[in-house]
Amino acid sequence: MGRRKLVRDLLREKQADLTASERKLAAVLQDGQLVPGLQSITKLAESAEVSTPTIVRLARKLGFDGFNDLQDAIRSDVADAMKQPLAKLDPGGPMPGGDHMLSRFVTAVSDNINRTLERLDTAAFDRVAGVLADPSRRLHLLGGRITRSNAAYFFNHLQIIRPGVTLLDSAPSVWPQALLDIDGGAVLIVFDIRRYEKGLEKLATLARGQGAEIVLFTDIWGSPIERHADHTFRAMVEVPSAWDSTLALNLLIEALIAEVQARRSDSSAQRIAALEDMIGESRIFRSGQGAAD
Amino acid sequence: MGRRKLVRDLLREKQADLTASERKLAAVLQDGQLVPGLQSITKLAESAEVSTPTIVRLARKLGFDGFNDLQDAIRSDVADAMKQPLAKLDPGGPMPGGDHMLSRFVTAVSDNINRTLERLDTAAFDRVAGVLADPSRRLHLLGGRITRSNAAYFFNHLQIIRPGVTLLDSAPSVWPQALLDIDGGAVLIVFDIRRYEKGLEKLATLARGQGAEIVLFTDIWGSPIERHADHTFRAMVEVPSAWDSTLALNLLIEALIAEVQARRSDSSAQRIAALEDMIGESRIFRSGQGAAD
DNA sequence: ATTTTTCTGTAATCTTTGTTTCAGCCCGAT
DNA sequence: ATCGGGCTGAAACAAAGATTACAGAAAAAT
Repeated sequence: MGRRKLVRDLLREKQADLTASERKLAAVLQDGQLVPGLQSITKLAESAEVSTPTIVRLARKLGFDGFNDLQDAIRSDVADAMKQPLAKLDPGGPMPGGDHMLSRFVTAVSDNINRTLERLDTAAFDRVAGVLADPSRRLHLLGGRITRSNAAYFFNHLQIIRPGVTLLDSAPSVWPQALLDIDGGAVLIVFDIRRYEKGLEKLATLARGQGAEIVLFTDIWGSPIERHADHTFRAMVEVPSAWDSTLALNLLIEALIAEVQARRSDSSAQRIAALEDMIGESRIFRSGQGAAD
Repeated sequence: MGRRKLVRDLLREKQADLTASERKLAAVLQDGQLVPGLQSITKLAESAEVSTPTIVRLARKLGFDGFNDLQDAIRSDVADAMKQPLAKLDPGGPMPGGDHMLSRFVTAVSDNINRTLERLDTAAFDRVAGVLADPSRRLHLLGGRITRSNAAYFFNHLQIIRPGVTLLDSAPSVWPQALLDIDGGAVLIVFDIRRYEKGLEKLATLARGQGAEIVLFTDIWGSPIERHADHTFRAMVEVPSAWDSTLALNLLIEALIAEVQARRSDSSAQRIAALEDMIGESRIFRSGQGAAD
């Protein structure tokens, strides 16, 4: 389908054919990057100090049906100009067959990531990173049925970077004990995407009641925990699948890990060195059970 | 003169207070950089699949007089945004756009995914999906220190989709027992990225010796297990961080889940229904332990 | 100076819009 | 099972919108 000409270009091309007041109008449109054309015809007429019929006539001269038609075109042009993807994942698809699962998946994921980031408040991100990097705050991570592995991933890294990190067991029966440790200085990091789990909300509420700070990772539909959360990260999760995708969520997690690591690089370097040592040591332990060498 | 808050920021701030359909609307606005909000209220309502009163209610919640007032604000915001073609990352952010952690991270991740897919053999992907979708094959998942949560994520889904899926414990001491179950028809799915772990290779070798098929997820440098693997997926993992990123790996996992699910949708539907039932039932179990409701 | 042509805005019209009211609905609590 | 509270959209309405027809004004041609 041959793409319609840009309104901007139309204005330039037809400029010669325009009458005085039409030109006045065109100038106003061009000055404002067409945006003034998104007002009502009345307001636009006032801005340009012309009458409304003049506007209709210009629209017709440009080849449109009427003002509404012109405005639709302008809106479409503006929308195109506004969207400049932060990072363009290749949606053309890496493989020729556009309908392969992978291809569709990547398109969806690329979309999810872009949209998630558009919605993200970098200031909030930094604030949370600050909290997570503070070794005086105890961190407790909690995930739902599916998101538990995301929590675990986060936990794996945080635990190496800093002290005082706990992964709450998936069995709700042990949560009450865990609550004992959650007090004023504590931070509860919860993952809750649909289908939202009652138990998570309950625990978050209780933790909140004890003065804990709540960091929530959820989807855009909004977990009920949002109400109690001090910080909320919302990720897009929809993909062409029966399941939701936690990739955008994982991106946030990894970025947070990187940021927290960066903020504590000096102190965590020692921890990591110590860990490497212990891993080395553990070869000795392991040698008894199969991995001989 | 104190500048009015940006509509975009208002949407983010108030998100927690919004109802379901208001959120749907907010999502449409955010996705389109607010531009959809420049249509008439009727058209906008159709785009977002909500009613016009919902739009008015959202406008009021954001602190505007009504839709027209909101639209004026949007038009003004859009006009501002059009003037600066390249201010993409949040101006509220503390640092100039390009060097925020998120920005650099996303660039790297986008790169990783693209390059991972370039290297990927779709035919191999389909072959593996076929194997994983075959209920007669027993599946055993195994991850390393970091990748264990990726294995767990994969496991969570596979287990729901089909029978005969096992997640091998992280403790090497119990692996010998697990090996008893791994025989000719079995499939071992191993995750091994740097730093490659000796134990994983050992287990893979042994499993292979017993006739198991090995599916390996690794990075492009190549785990030593590649030698023994029947299928290898190589993902790019480098990001501006002290840690590697498993996002590209996760993408493959999720795509595989989707594909396997699609191939077994008929039979897995029953499983999922049964699961939903059991989740419903479990409310009864749960009611006794603190989550009194 | 008169006529013709072209341009422009006023006023009347018909359409669409934005707002309000209200009843049904779903969901959670009792 | 029943009740209440909040959410949602259908319908009715007043307000504003866009369009048309027409007449006065300005410029060009004779």
